Amino acid sequence: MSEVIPPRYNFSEIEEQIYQKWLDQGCFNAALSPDGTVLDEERAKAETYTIAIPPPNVTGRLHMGHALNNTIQDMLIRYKRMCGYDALWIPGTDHAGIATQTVVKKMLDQQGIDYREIGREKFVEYVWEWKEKYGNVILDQLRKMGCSCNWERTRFTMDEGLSRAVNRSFKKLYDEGLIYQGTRIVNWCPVDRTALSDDEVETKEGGESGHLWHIKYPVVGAEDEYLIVATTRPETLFGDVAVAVHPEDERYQKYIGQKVKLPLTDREIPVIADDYVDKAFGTGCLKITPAHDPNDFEVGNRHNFEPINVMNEDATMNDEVPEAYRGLDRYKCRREAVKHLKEQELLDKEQKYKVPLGRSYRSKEVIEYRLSKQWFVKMDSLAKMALERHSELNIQPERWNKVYFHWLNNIRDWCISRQIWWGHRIPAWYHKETGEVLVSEETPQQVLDNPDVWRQEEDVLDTWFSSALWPMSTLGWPEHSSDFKRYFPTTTLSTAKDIIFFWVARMNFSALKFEDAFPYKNVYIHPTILDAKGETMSKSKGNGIDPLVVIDGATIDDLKKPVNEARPSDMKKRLKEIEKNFPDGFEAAGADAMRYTLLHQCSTGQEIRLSLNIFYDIGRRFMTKLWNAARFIFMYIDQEKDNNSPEDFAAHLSDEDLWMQGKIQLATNKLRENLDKYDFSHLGEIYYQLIWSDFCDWYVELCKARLTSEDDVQRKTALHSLITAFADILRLFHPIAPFITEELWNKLIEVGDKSNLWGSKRPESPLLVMEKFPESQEPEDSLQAIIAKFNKLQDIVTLVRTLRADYTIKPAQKIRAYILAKNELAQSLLSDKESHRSIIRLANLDSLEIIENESAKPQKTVTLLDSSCEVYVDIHEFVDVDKELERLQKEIQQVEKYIASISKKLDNRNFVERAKPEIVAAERAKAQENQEKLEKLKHLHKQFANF
RNA sequence: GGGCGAUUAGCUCAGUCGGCUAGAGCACCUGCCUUACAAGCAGGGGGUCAGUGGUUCAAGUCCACUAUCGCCCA
Repeated sequence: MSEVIPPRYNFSEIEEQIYQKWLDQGCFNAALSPDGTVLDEERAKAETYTIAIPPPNVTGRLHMGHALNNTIQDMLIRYKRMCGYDALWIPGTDHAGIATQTVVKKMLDQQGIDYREIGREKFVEYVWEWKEKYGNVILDQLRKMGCSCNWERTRFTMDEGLSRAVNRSFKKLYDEGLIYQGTRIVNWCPVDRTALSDDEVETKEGGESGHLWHIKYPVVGAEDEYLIVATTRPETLFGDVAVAVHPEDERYQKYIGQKVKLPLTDREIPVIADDYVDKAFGTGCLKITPAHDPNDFEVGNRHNFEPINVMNEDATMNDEVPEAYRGLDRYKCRREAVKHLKEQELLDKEQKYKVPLGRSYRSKEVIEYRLSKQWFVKMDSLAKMALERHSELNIQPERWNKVYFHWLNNIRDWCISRQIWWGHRIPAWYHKETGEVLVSEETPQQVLDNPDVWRQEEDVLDTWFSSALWPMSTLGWPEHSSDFKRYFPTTTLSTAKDIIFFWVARMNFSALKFEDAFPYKNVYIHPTILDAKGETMSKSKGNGIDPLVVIDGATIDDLKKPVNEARPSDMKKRLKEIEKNFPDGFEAAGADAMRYTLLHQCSTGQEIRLSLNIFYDIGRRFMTKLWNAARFIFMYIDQEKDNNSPEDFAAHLSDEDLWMQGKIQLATNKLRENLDKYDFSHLGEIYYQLIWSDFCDWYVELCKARLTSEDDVQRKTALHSLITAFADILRLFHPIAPFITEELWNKLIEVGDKSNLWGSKRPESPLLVMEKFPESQEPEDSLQAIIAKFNKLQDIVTLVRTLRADYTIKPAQKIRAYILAKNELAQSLLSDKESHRSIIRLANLDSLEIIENESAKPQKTVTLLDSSCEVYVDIHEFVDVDKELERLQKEIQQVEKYIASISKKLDNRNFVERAKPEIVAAERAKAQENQEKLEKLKHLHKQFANF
């Protein structure tokens, strides 16, 4: 057999070459270059379709969530590009302040460099160096996935232009009073020694294991009288300024206004009344520690207490606490304090308790509440604006609107200052003596004139402050550049649900505020990727699936690595599972297989459960199938030496050719419809049905007869129809599986040209990536009729196949059949020579004789009933009378049951009167048809019984 | 405590406006190395649609309650 393409799809060799070809030919470029030069005249006149990529962390490595999200974006971009849009996908990365600072700090640690010693300027230099060296890993991984980003437009949130955008935004918001400074209790990460916004704090459902300590506060001037305070944080008692009780709590009325002695110290503090106190919690006495709890801070303010901060930035105890505790870590201090309380018999009791704890989403360290001066964005008016204009934004799936609303309606001010070095330094300057504050986009003249008396704010901005401007700043904002004018607002944002608040909401009001428009028209929220057990994938659990493993394959040791590193409690079991499931490692599946698998699993639900083997079961199998179908077609085309083809293939197309065209048309309509409404849950199925079932299982099988035909026109027409249908399939499938389709496209054009089989349907573009996506179109009536006829053909074939299987008749055993048409559809099907021949071929029959009435068939046949025909199969040498009786009896019971259910409806007067007439008519027809069928079955049963 | 969502075959999921005997893929069972593909082909079995009640001629679908699970916010 001649081989145009190898029997196995070797994607690892091919993918890189193809990607390079796309790059060389500038396929991913928008119609305009960033400087405004027109690169593509035609597209420059077309509508734009723009996506700004959710910028991954510059420290990041590709994970499955990225893989899914970028598969979706690439699919959309490629689809729209093929539809003729001026498609632009802007890539880039995010400077990820805390995360990057941590990575570089660790690297310096390993080199024995203390980042605090080298100072801010030098440290930031190191970060930049690190970024240049390692910061593009994730973008390279996107290329590996096939992402068709416009790489010349790659942006980084710390780029000069994007930094200018940040300063412009800060200045504008400050001037309008929407940014302010305030001394507040903020979430403080003792590891990274910075404030965090409320959204950056994670809490575990149900709290974490801890204790509730009941501490005795002796009442001053009263022997043996105590107020017992329940607390989860004894170490903060040094910052207590009062003990509060509920004003209506009868137990404590007499103590209000008195003083208690603060344990472990010499201080005395008052007992106050405040209705914030929950009488039912603990003892009903609450210690008030304004510097270490946001609620206590409020209480303290109401009663004019000066907060006492007892901790340093790293959550060690400061000099406000008794000497014995100074410098201790908060937990060490807690243990010491409890020990001493016990010794002094001031501990009433200690009970186990689930403590609600906040942790930094970056360091995972328990958050400390810390009183400090920070910068905030005032949110209420911005949120209101976003809510008012919400009808201009399309969020899909729709239910996420509710989540988004809920957040906007309960919004709190956003703490934007961070006490780290890597990030956009806040453009504010303080006068060292007067305390005057200057906010300016550039260093102000006063500062330049008198640098010694001014100092710039040390803090940097929350990374999300720059991300909030991303869809604008990547297009040149604050300048109204040619890019900005043409591509803003962008079209679509695809992202994960967990950053709806962090990011989506903030982008929305930024763009509304500055440009009076949402930054995109559509927001698609993709499902969350989970492991097979339904748990989120994470490094610490070692249960992640690395997209690169799926694409490139992995040895068994590679597969074990994440588990070995994470050391989960069930580590042994997990390693055994890997050994059992992947004894030889995981064979590479390629980027297309990964993309198709992800998309296939992309339901409308909120989550996708993945295991490594489904990339093989779904994606890899499908690519292999497609490859083999191509191989088959190419093989026959390649054998076609004679290149004198009919001028007009269309005149010679058979019904099956037209049927295939019809199926492609219907699939095109469905695909376009679903893609356009951002419903991706059915795409996998539509492709599977079209390519595997319709094309491979039915159409290719049918074509085989003509491919070996001596009749040149028939043979060539079949080949022509096969390659044009396959070309459409490649066009339709390209957005999901760009590499394999591009590779096959190239070969397809080559063989099609050589054998002159294209007719008027030769593809326009030598590269599939730039080819036109098939158009939506309703099939004409004549085509609908052919599809109906073909459905009937499939029914008949399946009937015979089922019988063959029931009687385990070997494929080599040819059988004769007789067929009686009962209606026009069957009549038209059988009168068609080709269809007749097709049934014989697909059902593996010796002959199929058309008869006018039942008496024309041999005596001993098995009868198969269909709504429009009767098939008599002559298998007398195999017939088992008992078995046949059983088969018929089973069918009789089924039909009887069905008739009963219909009768029940029809006997119900309400149904007949109230249901829509067409529904009633349909039920009547079904009843009639099945009644006839039943009689026939009974008749057959009787016949067999008499055998 | 407040909010969002889910529950359909062994598993993962479809099921539109309420109207065919509730579908698909995987897994399973049976037969087949049929000249593209055994990583394949053909066929088959398998479901009290979480439960209860309601609306309706008709409920997997709409409403209410209950149970279980997941996520988000405090």
